[in-house]
Amino acid sequence: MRIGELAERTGVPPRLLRYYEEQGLLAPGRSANGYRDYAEGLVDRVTQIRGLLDAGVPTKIIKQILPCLDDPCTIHVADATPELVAALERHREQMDARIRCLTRNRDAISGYLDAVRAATPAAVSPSRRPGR
DNA sequence: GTTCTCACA
DNA sequence: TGTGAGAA
Repeated sequence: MRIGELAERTGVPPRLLRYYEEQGLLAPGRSANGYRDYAEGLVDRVTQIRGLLDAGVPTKIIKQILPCLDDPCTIHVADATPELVAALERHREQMDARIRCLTRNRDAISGYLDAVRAATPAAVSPSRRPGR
């Protein structure tokens, strides 16, 4: 499939798909006209890349762990370099920190919402109000 | 529509 | 990490 279709199916803009390729995350083939030609399986791969990126994992690390995930659920312990392991451990700590931060703020917001509801019983959520 | 590159936030 | 612009 061409870049537009992959973009549509993954929700990732064509611009980003080219960017991921530049970063070594994707390696689509080429058609005779020079257009990129993406294999079917790349839809899942792009989704996986997005998930990692959203988690804050840098492309440099993703590039290293993607081959390990290539064949679904086949973890290659062999080619895990000490550097990669160290990088992943550092990053897991960063993710923990983010989770703690998000948890704190979610709980703070919950507390605020509870206080608001307790103080203003009359105000109900818009979704429960009858329409006209 | 797609391709590329360069500059920039 | 991701975008904008220009040109083919």
